[in-house]
Amino acid sequence: MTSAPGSPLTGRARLTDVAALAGVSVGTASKALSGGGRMRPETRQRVLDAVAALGFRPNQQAQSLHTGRSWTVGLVTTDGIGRFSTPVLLGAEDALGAGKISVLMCDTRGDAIREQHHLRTLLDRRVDGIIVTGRRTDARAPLTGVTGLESIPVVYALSPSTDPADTSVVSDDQGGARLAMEHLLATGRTRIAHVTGPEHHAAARDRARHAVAHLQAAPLGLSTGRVHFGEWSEAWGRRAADAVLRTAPDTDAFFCGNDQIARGVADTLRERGVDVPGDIAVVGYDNWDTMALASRPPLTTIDMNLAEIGRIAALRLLEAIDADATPGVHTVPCRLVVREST
Amino acid sequence: MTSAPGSPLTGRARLTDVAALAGVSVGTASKALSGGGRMRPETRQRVLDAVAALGFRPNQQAQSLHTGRSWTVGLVTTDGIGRFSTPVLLGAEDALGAGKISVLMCDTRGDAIREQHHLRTLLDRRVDGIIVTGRRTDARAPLTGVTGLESIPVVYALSPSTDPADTSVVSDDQGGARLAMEHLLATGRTRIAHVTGPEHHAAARDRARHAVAHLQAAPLGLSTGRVHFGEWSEAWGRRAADAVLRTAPDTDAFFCGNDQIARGVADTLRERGVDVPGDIAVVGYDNWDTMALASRPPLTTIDMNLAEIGRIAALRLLEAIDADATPGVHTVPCRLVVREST
DNA sequence: ATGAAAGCGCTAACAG
DNA sequence: CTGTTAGCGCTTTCAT
Repeated sequence: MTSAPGSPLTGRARLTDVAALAGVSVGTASKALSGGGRMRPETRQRVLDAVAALGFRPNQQAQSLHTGRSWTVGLVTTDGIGRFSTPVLLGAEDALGAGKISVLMCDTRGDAIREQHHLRTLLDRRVDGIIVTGRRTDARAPLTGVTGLESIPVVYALSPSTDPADTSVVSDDQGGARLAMEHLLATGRTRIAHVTGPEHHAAARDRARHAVAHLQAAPLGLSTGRVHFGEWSEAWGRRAADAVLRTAPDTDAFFCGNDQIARGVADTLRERGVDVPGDIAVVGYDNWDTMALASRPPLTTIDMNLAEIGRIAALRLLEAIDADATPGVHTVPCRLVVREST
Repeated sequence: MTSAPGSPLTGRARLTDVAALAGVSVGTASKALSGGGRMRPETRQRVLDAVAALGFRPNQQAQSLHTGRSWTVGLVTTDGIGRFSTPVLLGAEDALGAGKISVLMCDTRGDAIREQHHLRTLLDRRVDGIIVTGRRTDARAPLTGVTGLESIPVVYALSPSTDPADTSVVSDDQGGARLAMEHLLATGRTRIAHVTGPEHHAAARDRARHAVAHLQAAPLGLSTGRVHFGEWSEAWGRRAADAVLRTAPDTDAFFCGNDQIARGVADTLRERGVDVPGDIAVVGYDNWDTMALASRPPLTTIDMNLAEIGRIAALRLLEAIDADATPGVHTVPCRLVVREST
């Protein structure tokens, strides 16, 4: 018996097999598949029939070797895959998948050595581009230290690059703070306190700065006269709420740096018998559903549209791959999600 | 001037360039790199020097085309990447990365069409194997519907395959329930209530069944005489705690199906002035830090070692790729994390 | 010990 | 319109 079609290596049909079955040469079979070039319709049909009969699918590696495009991008997460990077990652994967591009996942766990290692692997695999994302909004140093990096496009998502010549896609912290403040002011609050995370986090600093700036335009000031920096935790929210009520008992709203803090604040208020939102309104940040929805009452909060950040980063990367890069920092607007805490 | 080394396609040095610089043929250069075969040490050194000088790195695609191995595996998540799949994914990525294997991420969003599409892409890329993971512990139908799948190994992580001939790596729900019960019994509790998620979730059913079985061996029964199935939410935990205290006021411990429920229970107890763990102990499940630590008091809970599940799935896959598969369901033990709620 | 040559599966330029 | 040919970058016999 003659040997069955199928490579000795993969067991799958090759273009040679298709060509043989269709009674044409590989060259013709190839052209029939790539769609271009003129050829007799019935010949093309014979090839397509053979393809169907054999369940042929082109070997991506062979194609790439020839065309120089791997249809693959690297997704490098700098400090673990968590609550923030996951939606970004999914948004990116979604946008790329539509473009027939696959995603190589690399988690560096915040380790420089690991990062170098992963970058080298990605370049060895001839990825068409790289998306870098981290959990913080603080700017990070651009990728370096691996030869070949210069020749492929890189887009930074969520954590922008410190180099303005790079392409970064970030959340609009200013807009987020503004949405929160406008909402509180619109619902008649004027004695607003701000409780947030550590001052050394850009997210905390930026949101605070913009919140204050927006108040001053009213013109108003923070009810306690200052920003309460602390931790991104419920425990800090609880403690801070106590402190705020002691300092400024007439506070009528809390704008919190994240949903955990907001939930802590809400808990303290409830336990003190303060009605939320009747007496005091609470606004969080992140729209982390498990937090925002489990809170009593459920939290009004700011959604950073993380998936959209990932999606846009992917689109920018595709642009940079196919045409030209659009350097600079691209900002994705936030969304106010109103629930029962305001 | 002569043309600089580097392919017109990638701009990176090729083995040809290395060979030229070292004054040897490509064949020799290749052998020098693959390490094997005898050859004059100084020749090998000349090649290595050239490699260093040019910053040469082999083109992975070309290598794969020849060897038939892509050094790539597909990681298919069936219903979003979330709290459960992330650690599994990281554990797998870690184990695979050590073996010079990269991970292609595919999220199907629970959509069969998307799954088919992703599987086809993975096969086109000649992945060496596939890991399938989902957020539920319920068994899932094995991958099908794509030709070529038969020829590569697949390992199911967290959500086992319904086909016992497949290789699955799952959490030891029985052991988890046992750990919780033993701990409660050891600390002198005898009137234990069980509040958990929806009965149509295997995780809820299994943990409940094993908890009851373990109690019966004591011999004891549940304080309320039945399992309280509901939702995986804090709100359900709060409601259920009320119901339990009404039915069986002498209950001295709650074993909860997850940390959210446990936190809800703890909240209700605290608000009713019940001392935890003085009067009633609470044990959760999942060791979801943001929940378990934010709870008052912090929760004693069961950790499923998800990263370990991912790691083992990866190791099993590597085995199946390099040698033979070890079909069947592999169980990863849980870990009791004691905190202040018991 | 080294080089020449064939080929992995596919594409693209060029003949016929 | 179709077949032949020459690679993509690398590995691996097989001569030398």
